[in-house]
Amino acid sequence: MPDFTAKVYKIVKKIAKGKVMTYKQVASLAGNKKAFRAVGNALNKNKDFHNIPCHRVVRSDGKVGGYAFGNQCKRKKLALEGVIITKGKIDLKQYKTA
DNA sequence: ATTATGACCGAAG
DNA sequence: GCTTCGGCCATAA
Repeated sequence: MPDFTAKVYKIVKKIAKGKVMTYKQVASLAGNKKAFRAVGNALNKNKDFHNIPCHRVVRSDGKVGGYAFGNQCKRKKLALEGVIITKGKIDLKQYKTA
């Protein structure tokens, strides 16, 4: 798989339970802070989704963002891990991984 | 090489 | 607050 995608997976795998990371952050850690779009693209068509907590990746605004299995499924998983979503948004100050 | 796509971001209306 | 637009990037065809 492409190098960039591999980096993205590696980073997303490191996100702790009950925590989230923005696409922007992941892109930055992957080497290109402007590739946040490519990050979402990679996670969308990724085949290792059962090996990666891709539901812990959210938008910079705090919105959940998208999900291959459905937006509601993503929120559900986050809720089960302790992430409370208010008005469809996440409190990044509290859950965002530094 | 060029075009089209997408789980985005930021600014503007 | 929400919608629209332009810009950005990696991937696939």
